[in-house]
Amino acid sequence: MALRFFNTYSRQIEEFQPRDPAKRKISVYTCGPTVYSRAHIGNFRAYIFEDLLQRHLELRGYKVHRVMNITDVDDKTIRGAREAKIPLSKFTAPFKQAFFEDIETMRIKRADEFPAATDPRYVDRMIEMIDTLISRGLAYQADDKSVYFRINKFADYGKLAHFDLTQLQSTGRVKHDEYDKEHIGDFALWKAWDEEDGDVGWESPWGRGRPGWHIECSAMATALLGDQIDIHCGGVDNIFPHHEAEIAQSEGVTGKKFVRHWLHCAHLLVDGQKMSKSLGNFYTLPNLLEKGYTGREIRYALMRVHYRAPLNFTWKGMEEARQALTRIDEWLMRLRATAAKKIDKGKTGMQLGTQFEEALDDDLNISAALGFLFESIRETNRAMDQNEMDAATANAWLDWWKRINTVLDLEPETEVGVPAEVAQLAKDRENARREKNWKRSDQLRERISALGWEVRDTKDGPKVTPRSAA
RNA sequence: GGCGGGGUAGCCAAGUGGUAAGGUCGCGGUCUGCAAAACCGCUAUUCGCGGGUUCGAUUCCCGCCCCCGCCUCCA
Repeated sequence: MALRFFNTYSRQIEEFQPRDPAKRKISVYTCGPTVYSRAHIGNFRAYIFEDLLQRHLELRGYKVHRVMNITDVDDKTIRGAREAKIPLSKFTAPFKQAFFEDIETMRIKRADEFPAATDPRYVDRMIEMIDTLISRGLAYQADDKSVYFRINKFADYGKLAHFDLTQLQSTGRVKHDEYDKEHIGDFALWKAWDEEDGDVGWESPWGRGRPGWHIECSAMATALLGDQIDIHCGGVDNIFPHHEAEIAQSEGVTGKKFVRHWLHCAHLLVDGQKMSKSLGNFYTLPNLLEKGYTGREIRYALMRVHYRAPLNFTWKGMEEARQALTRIDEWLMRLRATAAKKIDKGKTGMQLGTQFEEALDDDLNISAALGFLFESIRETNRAMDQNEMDAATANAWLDWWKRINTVLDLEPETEVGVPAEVAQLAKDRENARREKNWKRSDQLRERISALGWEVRDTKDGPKVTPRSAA
């Protein structure tokens, strides 16, 4: 079965058809963070979804060229810089750095490029695009000196969100300079400088000002990926107006279809509501790390639910993620031990199956994919329990895991060595057990546990492992 | 009001026109000195509600209900 995704534009599952199927090189543009504060895990749900998408495309042999923009100039960053009384770039720098730290902690692959909105190359490109839009009658400068996109001149405006322009209502969320615009839906391409902008601004044919949010993505996407992009992603809240505007701007300039496949992920909820800065119901990555959760646990927790379904964040969910990962870890340790034993009798040729990849082909059905993984784990554990797994088969499963783990990236952190103190206690305990001194043995196990380690008696002797932080 | 997404066990969550994957939690068992891990068994006569089509619907159709989101700078 072919690779297929739900396309927001058509609202249908469609077979993935890149521009250039023969070369298998595809372009992906993903909307990145606005660096005015630390991103919260709701933001990262989108980035993890995009990471899963990229890794699966790569597993299927595509060479992905991915761009993620960094919005480092907008109302919020300007306000933050002004309040902190520091230059804009100085204000945004630590948030950029925090963002890169966070994606690394969650094992999110870095995009090939992270263009910044304030990069002069892209500001020039934005000005150039706006100029073209004006010359085509698709944009105009209003009395307030800002330049707006004239949505009535772009026939397809509203097609992505499936909005009827006459039905647009103002939610009052954003203050409008409605009096200057021809249509309430016209959006800013270039915002004229005002006093609140301080020293933030660029010279343009329309006077000093700064780019609107939407034009930055159109400029960077077309500059780095060309006139047509294979896949463009973001959160559902970007569908309108942001991505709608991107289509209007990009197609208004190039005259070509901007994006072949639009993919949007649903929100992360907290207590049944969208996690957002404005509601104050958000957690950052450091918040979760402080609670003792690791990056991969958070990665798993955010990844395990299908990207188009809302995901409710709960601590119980974090615990479930931890337990599920422990199950995978134990399985890998057993497989490695079996592979090392060089047993050559037993069941060979167990069915490894391709259901994992096939599930992901189906609009990234991660739940079905993980279901198959866990079924495989039970099946292979059973074989190992019955000593029916030979080394070759164990290695085949390890190779299989290696393959699917290029997508999941859930391998445990490299094991830390057992501290000498713990090792000594384990040794003492083993001696006590030989003497059948169960009381002392249990006491020593308690002490080992208090130090954060767990000792288990297996057929091959005691195994000391780190106790998962509870 | 318009446009989407979702509603399946205590919790999370796949799925199919033919009778419900998987994870987690709980209970019982095997193993173990005891544990742990693993394995085995149990845990939804039922898939938001009401109709309809059908031999048969959770799955298709119609009508409702509930939750979440977007409706002009939120991933």
